[in-house]
Amino acid sequence: MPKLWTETIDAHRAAVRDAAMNAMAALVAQHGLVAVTMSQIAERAGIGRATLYKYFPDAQAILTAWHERQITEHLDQLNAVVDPAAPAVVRLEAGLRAYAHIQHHSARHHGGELAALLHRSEHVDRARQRLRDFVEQLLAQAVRDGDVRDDVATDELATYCLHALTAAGTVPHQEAVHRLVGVTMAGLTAPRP
Amino acid sequence: MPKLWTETIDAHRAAVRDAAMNAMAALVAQHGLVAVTMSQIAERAGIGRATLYKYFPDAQAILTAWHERQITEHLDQLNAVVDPAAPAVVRLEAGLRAYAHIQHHSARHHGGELAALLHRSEHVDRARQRLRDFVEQLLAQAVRDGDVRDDVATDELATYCLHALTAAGTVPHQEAVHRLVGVTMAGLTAPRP
DNA sequence: GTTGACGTAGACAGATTGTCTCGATAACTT
DNA sequence: AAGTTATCGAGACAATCTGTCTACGTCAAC
Repeated sequence: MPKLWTETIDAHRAAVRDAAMNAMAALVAQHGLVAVTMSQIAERAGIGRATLYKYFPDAQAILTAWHERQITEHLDQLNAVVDPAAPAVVRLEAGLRAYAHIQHHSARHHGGELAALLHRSEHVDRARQRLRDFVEQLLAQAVRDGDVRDDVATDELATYCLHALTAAGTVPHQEAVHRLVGVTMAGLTAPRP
Repeated sequence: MPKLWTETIDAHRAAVRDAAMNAMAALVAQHGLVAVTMSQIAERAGIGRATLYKYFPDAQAILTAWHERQITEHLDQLNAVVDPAAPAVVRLEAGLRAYAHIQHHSARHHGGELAALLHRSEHVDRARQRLRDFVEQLLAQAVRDGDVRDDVATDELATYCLHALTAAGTVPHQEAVHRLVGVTMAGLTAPRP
């Protein structure tokens, strides 16, 4: 008797995948990355080992899937927060602020190693590229409005923002997150002559 | 017959530790974090498994030691680059530039996951705290000279700098690293009224 | 009701883990 | 040079993990 079932096969498969990824994140937060085994993940997820192998070939694949899922959720949250009718620089600030809060929450929820890995090199990561594109679009609009510097390419500015705001994971409280967003945006303003 | 020997026991122990940490870094870059075993590390390091267990209790401990060693080397490089006789803001920029170059190099040398982990949450990491203190001292001096904003605490600014400059790991060439340092320092200037 | 997919305990061979032994080797001390 | 101390590491050991497979009960889709 399988331990995880929902009403449709597709929903069931998604639930099993989520259970495996959540188990992975919990075990990594608890034991660190190099001590996690497929046996532990299956047990923590409440599924059989053979079932886990049907969904993921190995633990590294689960980590990759977890990473992409987190980034996709973050992107959804950013989209929800940005008011399309607002001026570009307001949208930019709202987006960056939301991202900083996500970083702040992630570091506490998942522990340092996973939070760091959420931010890894993205030439292997399509979800992270979408996140960067999202921020780059906000920046491009704010550049057109003259609110953001135009002497540096927007893709570089987007990378700068995303990296700078991961600092939100290590600051102790919300006020510091707000200040961090301010400092990050200060980097985006046009340089004085 | 041991495979690794140097002239003194202390030097030998250091060599064995380095060999194990280097093997760890190489295997992680090659296979990802969750697929690395103590057997592989020992083989790659050229030492026996029992010997490896004499130096490190598990793979996670090797990763932690590697991380601390890298940060210590980075701090040494930063100290070498900063001219104590120069003005504070010049020292600050030199330090930040050097750190950006280190990030740029690290990401290429070690691969994304290890580079990301070099930057993880530091409430478990003494070496990283020393790095932050170093940058914070440079900032404090520049604040006194009026070259850096004083409305945000220097420890927060230091955290911002270190995180922002990890973006250097993902930009394609040196010119972008230079611009990134400029954008990061723009965030440090006093806000316009 | 039928079909196909899913889950899973257990089996299997191979690999890894963590600890231990003990002989060979090397550094240190005298 | 000789004696002492420390290190190395292959192999052994029991336990665990890996990756694949089987067979059968269960469940969703049709």
